[in-house]
Amino acid sequence: MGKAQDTKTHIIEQAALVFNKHGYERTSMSKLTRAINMTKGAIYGNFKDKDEIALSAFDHNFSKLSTDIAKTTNAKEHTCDKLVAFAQFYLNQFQKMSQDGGCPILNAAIDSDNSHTPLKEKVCEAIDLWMGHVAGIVYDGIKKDEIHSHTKPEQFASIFVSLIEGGVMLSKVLDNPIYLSRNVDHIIHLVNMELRI
Amino acid sequence: MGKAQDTKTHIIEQAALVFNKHGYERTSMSKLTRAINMTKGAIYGNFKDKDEIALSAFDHNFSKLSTDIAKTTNAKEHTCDKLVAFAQFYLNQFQKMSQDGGCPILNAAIDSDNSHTPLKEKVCEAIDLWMGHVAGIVYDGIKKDEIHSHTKPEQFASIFVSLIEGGVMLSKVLDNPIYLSRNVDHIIHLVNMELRI
DNA sequence: CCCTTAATATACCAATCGGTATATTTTTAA
DNA sequence: TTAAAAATATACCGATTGGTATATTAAGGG
Repeated sequence: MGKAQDTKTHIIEQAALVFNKHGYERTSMSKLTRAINMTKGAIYGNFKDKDEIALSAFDHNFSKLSTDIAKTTNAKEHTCDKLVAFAQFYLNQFQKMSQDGGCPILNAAIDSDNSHTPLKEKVCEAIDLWMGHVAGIVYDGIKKDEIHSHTKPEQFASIFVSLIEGGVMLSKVLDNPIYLSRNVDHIIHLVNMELRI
Repeated sequence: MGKAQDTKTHIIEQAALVFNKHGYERTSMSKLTRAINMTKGAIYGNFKDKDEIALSAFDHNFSKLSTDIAKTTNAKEHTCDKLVAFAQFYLNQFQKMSQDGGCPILNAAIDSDNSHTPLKEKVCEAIDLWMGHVAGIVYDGIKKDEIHSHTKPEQFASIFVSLIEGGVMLSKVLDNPIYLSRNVDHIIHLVNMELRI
């Protein structure tokens, strides 16, 4: 029970970093052995193949992100504050996320698209959950009379997610947090000027 | 003079498609020979190495995109109409772009980040040009009294590009143009409600 | 403490990688 | 028409790929 599970966890955590930084193809098994400081025997004793590691790594990255975001939004009472905190979470985490290779959802989305179907399915589920979370907050806000009833939750969710993912991409590639910051400012502007009652 | 240049062009055009669909690592030289229906001798007689092909392929994709966008914006007189046409261009081209593997800039940005430095530099230049183009239209609009002077061109450009790239990503991965459509609607809303005098 | 079993390390596999040297074909100029 | 040159095809290179079979080590129960 003890030793193997620890190893498995260790492999996933290290692999999640490497896969997010370099993508699926650029992450070779031998690179992975160096990164986690273990041999192939340990890896293939715990995972069927490279795909299973990559899938587990994505699950790990996404569930970590989901948990942190849920913690952030749950800390706020007002639905508009939840949305603002959600957006600011990405800004606060940007430096660390940038060091770790960027947003795992965006990276996996582009990496798996036109290529890695099992991972792509996971990415689709993750994005659905993500946008559903944002839209859900808006629906909730409308019901609680905190958000104008004419607001379209799905439209807002699409804009919200795009501004964040687009901002992360711009800021990551151009190595300047200003773009994400500008986008988050716009989200806050939208929330306070168009959504909030 | 004739034959070799034709071959070179042919290689770049086919390679540009394959690289955009599958990324750098997933595009092996042998895959490329099959895709362009030529042998390694023809390829390596015209290009130094795989990197040079990938770089030329990105240049090809980006210059094609730039030309088409410039044509679209130049067809409009009013700066606000230029911005709207720019955004709608992506919506109009979405189906074809999706078939061809998604937005070359976004794909190359994620593919090269943390990995392929020479390509990453090209991507940075492309994004700078892209955002500069949008911001330039806004500056122009302010000067011509078509856009409110309180508008911040760089902020708008960041939002504009993020909404488009984010929308393309969502619509491509989830295989539904609605997300890009919603984002373009928001851009048009912004232009008409906040920018246009 | 020993023996069984689980966990990890080592050594190796065919296939494929990017790239090159050379042979062959095609084009061009005289 | 033919010889030189340019362009393309073929055959091969060492290195690395994902994966496996086996050897070795570590852990746990009697």
